[in-house]
Amino acid sequence: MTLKDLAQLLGLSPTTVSRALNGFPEVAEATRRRVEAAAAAQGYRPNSQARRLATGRAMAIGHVIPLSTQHEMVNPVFADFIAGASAVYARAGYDMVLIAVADADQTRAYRALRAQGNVDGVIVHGPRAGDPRIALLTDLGLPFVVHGRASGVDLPYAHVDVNSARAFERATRFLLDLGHRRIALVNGLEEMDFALRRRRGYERALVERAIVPDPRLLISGEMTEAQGYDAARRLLARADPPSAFLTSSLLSAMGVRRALWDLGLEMGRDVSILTHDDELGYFRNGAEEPIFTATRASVRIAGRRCAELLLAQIATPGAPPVAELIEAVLVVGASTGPAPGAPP
Amino acid sequence: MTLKDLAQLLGLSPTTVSRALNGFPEVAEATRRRVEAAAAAQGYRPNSQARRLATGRAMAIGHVIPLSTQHEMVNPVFADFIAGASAVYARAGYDMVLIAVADADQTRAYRALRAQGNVDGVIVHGPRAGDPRIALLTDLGLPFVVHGRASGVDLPYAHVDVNSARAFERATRFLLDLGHRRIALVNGLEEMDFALRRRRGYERALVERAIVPDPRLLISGEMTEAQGYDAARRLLARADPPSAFLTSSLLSAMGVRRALWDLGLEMGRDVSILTHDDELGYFRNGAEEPIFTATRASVRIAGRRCAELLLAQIATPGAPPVAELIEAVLVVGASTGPAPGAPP
DNA sequence: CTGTTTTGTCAAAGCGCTTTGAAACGACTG
DNA sequence: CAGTCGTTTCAAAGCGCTTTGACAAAACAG
Repeated sequence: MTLKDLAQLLGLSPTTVSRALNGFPEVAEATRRRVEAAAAAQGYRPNSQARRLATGRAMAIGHVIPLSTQHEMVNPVFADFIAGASAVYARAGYDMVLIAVADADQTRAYRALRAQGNVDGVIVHGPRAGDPRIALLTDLGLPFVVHGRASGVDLPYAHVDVNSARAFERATRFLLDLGHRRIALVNGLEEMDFALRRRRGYERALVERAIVPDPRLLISGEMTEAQGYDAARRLLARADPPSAFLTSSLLSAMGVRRALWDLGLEMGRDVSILTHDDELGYFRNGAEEPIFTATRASVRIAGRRCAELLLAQIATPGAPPVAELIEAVLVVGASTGPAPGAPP
Repeated sequence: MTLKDLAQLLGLSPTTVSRALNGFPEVAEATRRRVEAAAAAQGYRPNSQARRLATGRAMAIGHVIPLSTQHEMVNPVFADFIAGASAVYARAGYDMVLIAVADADQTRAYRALRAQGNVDGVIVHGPRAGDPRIALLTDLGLPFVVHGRASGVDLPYAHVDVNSARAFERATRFLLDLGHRRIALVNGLEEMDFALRRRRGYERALVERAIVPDPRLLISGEMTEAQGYDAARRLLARADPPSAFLTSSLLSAMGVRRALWDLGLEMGRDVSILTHDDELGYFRNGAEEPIFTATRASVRIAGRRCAELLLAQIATPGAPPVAELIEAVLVVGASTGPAPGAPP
């Protein structure tokens, strides 16, 4: 069933049918109703390829997910981000196209996307410091929104990010206030911009209290349960072990917790844990009451906002890029307590 | 830069340029080289919408991910599945389109996909017993591959699944051989077909040894850390607690492990845990040596096979549907041991 | 009742590509 | 050297839609 068929069936021209279905004003109300009824009855759906070619709009948003060859892993927050974004796209009639690209091919991939015109815009995932993709996309004139930020990029660009530095600064202060002086940071890969920011926030809070950050308390790596476990085992075996751990993900926090158990230490009493929590749907930090004290910010909401910003940008090409910073909430759970031996 | 532009530039007709670039034989080798060089120099990329309209092929695969409104969560295995599938699509020049659809709209969504023609085929995720989508898609004539199976569907349909029943049967036998008699099953939501199959395998192994499955040892729910924890706390508080837990996911297993710690029980000695492991990239079961004894089958590989089967099906429309069963491997870790008090 | 506007409809062009059918050109055959 | 054939190229049609510009028909004004 094509537009032409439907038009013929109704004794109308394709023009009128098209206009009727697309809500143009210059079509008689009676005709519109007749057309709509026939379309529904016939189960008519405009062919999207044809429509796209005719309008010049792809009605699709690309998500380019970087696949590092070394650690070829799809970020686990991705699923939740997607869930947030897809609802927005669905409502606006956009498709969501996933494009997994090896790190080395990024530039080529974006150029191809632009030239082939199969997306109207892209979401940039996993930005790094000075990420070249921002300049590239700006140059290509392909609308984009970055999930996160890229330090050292001067150009203005649209992005949605959690205020990581602030969150980790507050988290560190919270631990300092509890009397902790040796606080370990179990961070993500510091190639990633968010990890850098988190570190900066952590260091800022320490310096503010005249504590020199100890590089031996800094761990950086893939945020897994094993990472947290290994880090904690290693650091707690030292002569001057940390009394608190600040971790970048719930998984890492769980790893630290396991290490504490192995060592017969009690979480929240002997050693404190404070983690960042992305509020992943399948991985909650306790139901009512949080298990871990955490800085909390929903990745799903970030996904939604990214999508909304991108669609707005596509709708209004001239507008200046919008940036949005999400403040994390510090929720107190059972994993933190006063540093052992600290004055009350 | 359009095909016409490029043709004009070369003093050739669009026809010839098109054929040269698409590898048709009736073009002189010298001309082809000339065209290819010019295309590369100009950075020419055929507009995908136009190509799609002309060829009638969408060059895209749809992944419809069901979003239950109650527990609106994207399955965490999804990210890994995608990673496996996307590599296949990329190599074949296909796009991957994600379509998140509320449960209620499934039928409408598939019909729309078909009528709009924006995908050449779909992967069906999260099949349930007697899943109506299989009949619907067969009826629509839209090529599809199911990730998993749907009990009670008679039609032949292409699918890739782990032999869950067999895996859980073997896992249960393994525990029985260690002397365990009360074995709890912490399963996924039993609306899902794979959960049903796992249960069947578990029950089969018990019955085989003349043990009547105790319904009080059956837990079914969202596979989270909290689920495992809650289930274990509840069951271990009983007068007749289980001596072993069989869980459907590493997350649940971790929850059970936490409960053991809370109760001062040692994993692998006082209580055993055996879990299924999807080998998610960001969530490994130990680096060299597995932490948990597990039935292991990679979701990523399932994703890859699904994609390959679907592309093959699209390439050869007449062919009968292919099914593929992946056998899980039973890897022995530190989480299992002889049942306490059992004869050696 | 004529002239002007508004309203509703349509034919035709165009989006950028593929593909069909025909034509031009040498090369080969008898 | 005419006739045939294989090779290479092209003009034109078509994919299914949107959109421009024109045109009747109806509504209004003078």
